[in-house]
Amino acid sequence: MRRMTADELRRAFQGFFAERGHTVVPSSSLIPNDPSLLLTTAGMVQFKPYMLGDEAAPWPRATSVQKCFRTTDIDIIGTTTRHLTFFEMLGNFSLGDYFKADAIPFAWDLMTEVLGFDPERLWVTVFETDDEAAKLWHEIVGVPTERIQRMGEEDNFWAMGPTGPCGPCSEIYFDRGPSWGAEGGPKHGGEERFTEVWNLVFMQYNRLADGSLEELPRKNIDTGAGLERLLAVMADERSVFETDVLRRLVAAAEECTGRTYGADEKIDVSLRILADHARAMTFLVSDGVVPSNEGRGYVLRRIIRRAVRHAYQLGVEQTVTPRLVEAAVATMGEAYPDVAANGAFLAQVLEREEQRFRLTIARGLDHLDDVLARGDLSGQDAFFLHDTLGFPIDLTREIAQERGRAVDLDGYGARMAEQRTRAQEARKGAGTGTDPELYREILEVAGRSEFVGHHTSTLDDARVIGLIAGGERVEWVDAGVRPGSGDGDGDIGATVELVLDRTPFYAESGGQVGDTGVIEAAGGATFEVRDTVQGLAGTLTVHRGRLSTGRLTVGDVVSARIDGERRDSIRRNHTATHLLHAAMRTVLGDHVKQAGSLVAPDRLRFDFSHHEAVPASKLHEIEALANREVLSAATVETIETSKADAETMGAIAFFGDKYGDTVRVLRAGPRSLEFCGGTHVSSLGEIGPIRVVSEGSIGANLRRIEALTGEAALAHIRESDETLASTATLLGVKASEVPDRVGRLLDQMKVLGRELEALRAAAAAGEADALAASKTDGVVVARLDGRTADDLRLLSNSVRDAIGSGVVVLMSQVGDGDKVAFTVAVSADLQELGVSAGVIAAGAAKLVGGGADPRRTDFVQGGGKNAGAIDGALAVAAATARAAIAES
RNA sequence: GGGGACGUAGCUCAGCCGGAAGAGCACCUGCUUUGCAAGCAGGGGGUCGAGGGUUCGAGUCCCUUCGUCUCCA
Repeated sequence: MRRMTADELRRAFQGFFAERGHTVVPSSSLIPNDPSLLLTTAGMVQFKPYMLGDEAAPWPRATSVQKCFRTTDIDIIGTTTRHLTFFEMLGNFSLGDYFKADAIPFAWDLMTEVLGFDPERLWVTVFETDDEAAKLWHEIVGVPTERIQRMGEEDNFWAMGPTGPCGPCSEIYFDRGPSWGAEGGPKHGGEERFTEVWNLVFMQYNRLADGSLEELPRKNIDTGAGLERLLAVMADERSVFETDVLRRLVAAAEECTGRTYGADEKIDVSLRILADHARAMTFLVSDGVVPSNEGRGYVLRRIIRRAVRHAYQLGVEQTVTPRLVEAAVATMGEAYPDVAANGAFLAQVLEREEQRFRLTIARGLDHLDDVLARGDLSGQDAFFLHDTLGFPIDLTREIAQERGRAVDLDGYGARMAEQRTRAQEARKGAGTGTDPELYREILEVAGRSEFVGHHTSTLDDARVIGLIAGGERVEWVDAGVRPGSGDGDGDIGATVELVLDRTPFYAESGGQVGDTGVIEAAGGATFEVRDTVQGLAGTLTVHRGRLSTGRLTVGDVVSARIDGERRDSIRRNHTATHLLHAAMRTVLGDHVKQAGSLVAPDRLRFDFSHHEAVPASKLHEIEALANREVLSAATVETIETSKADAETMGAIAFFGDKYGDTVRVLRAGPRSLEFCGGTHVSSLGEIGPIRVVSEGSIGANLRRIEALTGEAALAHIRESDETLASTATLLGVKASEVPDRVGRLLDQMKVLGRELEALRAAAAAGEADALAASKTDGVVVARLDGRTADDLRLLSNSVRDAIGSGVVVLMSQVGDGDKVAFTVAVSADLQELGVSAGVIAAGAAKLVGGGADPRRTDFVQGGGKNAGAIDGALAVAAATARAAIAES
């Protein structure tokens, strides 16, 4: 066995397959093109469209070293010898070219001849019914039958989902020797002793909905071998963490934490986690992921927080991410120049997230202190700390233990499980839409639909190749007949999906909304297209709408016409989006990346990664820059080229978009060069004014701007003008003087308010004296219409103070309506004798149709909504008060 | 996509059963002091995130919405 470094192994591997006719394909991004995947989890991800037959393979055989990311084993990382979140996968792929008879010897020759594995120590597994593979291993390669074991579906059968392509696997295992565990081969022996070093997937079947398997016409080979595992085995190291790349990262972790690797298993686990996560976070950010609370951003955040948590638990106070990134860049930068080029930015993003998390820890600690002071921790407490405050359960546990408190971990687990099922339930309900199988059937019969709408808005000779109504494929639809049922009960509004062989309609993609318009047949059928969407990742254009008249049959020749004005507005907004994006990158920096966009006819919305609010001045700069490009009226250029060429041109690409072997690249002015399949204006001048109308946050590190173009922008400007003009007219000043004037008015109001308050107080004092003088039988009663509840409260307190002993009842009609406010105040001496303001108020409150708090004895304020009853109510209150005083 | 928590003075936050918006720090003025977070007296500063609703009355209860934090998928 040869000992190699990571760089040597990558080169040796790719060289071997290049010699055997494989095209060396660079690693694709960790962010897959495939919207059904969160992250790139295997080497075959970028080849999936070719293997599924959705796209023609550009090469019959390929090889790659693919960066991969898996979170399924995240909890055991650091505790095993071979699990990693981020790793590299070596693979060779046959895209309908060679099959088992070549793939098996390739694998064997590579292992034994290039990598120097001892053939005597290699074991092979095959799927239990795969006689063909077993035979090849034995007869062609010469593996003795006792070292070929058959495994069941769980281990040796690969499938992507419940239906679709699948097939048996075959794996090569290396026997690390008796010191690593029990004899018996991979099937029966020790797991650590027999280590998987190679996995071959023979993609030969298509599983149908009924569970049956049919042979694929074009069979594929997908192989994979984990680079780090291979290195560890070849060097006879205990674990992947002892290989050259990871050992250097562990060293960085030692440096950060001041601990030594190998002294204490618990600390070693933390150091391994730091080493693994260092690479993981570095590569995620490098591929454009930004910490957030959903999707990939959340995966990244978890990685960062786990790493920081371990550093924290080892007592590290200062931030560790910058040093970890530095080490990851140093060890991986040569193989991945992108990472090397952006090191400083990566460190910045990660350190910010680390600081944020350290704040979270501090907040959580405060709360935890409070709870621990009271006693043991319930499951609810622990869950609250984790779920709401983001405080890790491990820290909770550790700190509770230090203080001799117990934590109800079962209760915590139960709540976690509840939350999990709740989320899963919610997700189930979300999936709606047409069964992709229907699209697949149309695609198989009629082929893909061609978009011709870049330069034309009408097409006279399109052909209907598919119709879907009522959730199934149909041969015809008729405006008078309910789809599928044949009865004419008038359910004409039902949505029908229509697929054409060629179409000018743009299907929603890359944020640009779908076109609307009309599709007509010579026989008088009129189909109103309300939306256009992609089917099967863009291979089909699906027109959604309703048939308002006539009848359409598959095969009909029709004319298709989009709503041209609407499309023109969309064009303006789409090109403007590119200009704004470029302007933002110029003004704010290259870290600004598109994170989502909406290009509609009436507005455009653009989400981008950025860590802080964009100040108004920068926003103006961005707007000005974009508008300057418009004024240049430069021609918008579309270049069709290969993906590789586009990348060398420096075009910016985004995930979520579909890029085939040829891509469209759009040049809009000197700054903007982006991959884009959307529709655009031909000259920047067509856009008209661009006006940014809002900027705001949509989550951590994610911001959104909204803008208008053309006439909508003008209308928006006009509206602001009019608001200002009418304000200026009201104030009787020029528009430019409005802020000054309003400022002065506010100051004046403040002064007036104070004066008014003082005057009122003085008047109230005089009034209070007058009212006090009117006391009869210890009671002051007055009706003071127009006073607010506050006025009455202040006044009644003054009167009570003035009379010394007695009861004060004040009532008023508030404003000019039926509303009533009143107060009852009782002096302290009478309260002690049992006179209660609440009791006195109760009868009066009832009369005026309101209420008051009956529990208070000193002072009550209340109200009602029957002003007509004020006099009566006052009389009742006065009588009650006199009676109460008399009784006391 | 589904949950949870929080938005009150410049900052950190309190505000119980619905009944007069508060504290500490910071700021301003004056006095007293000139040794490390100085003291004392006084003062300014609030659309209680926004909008609806319930109520005689809402910072407090209900709904909607915006923002921040956070968990799950």
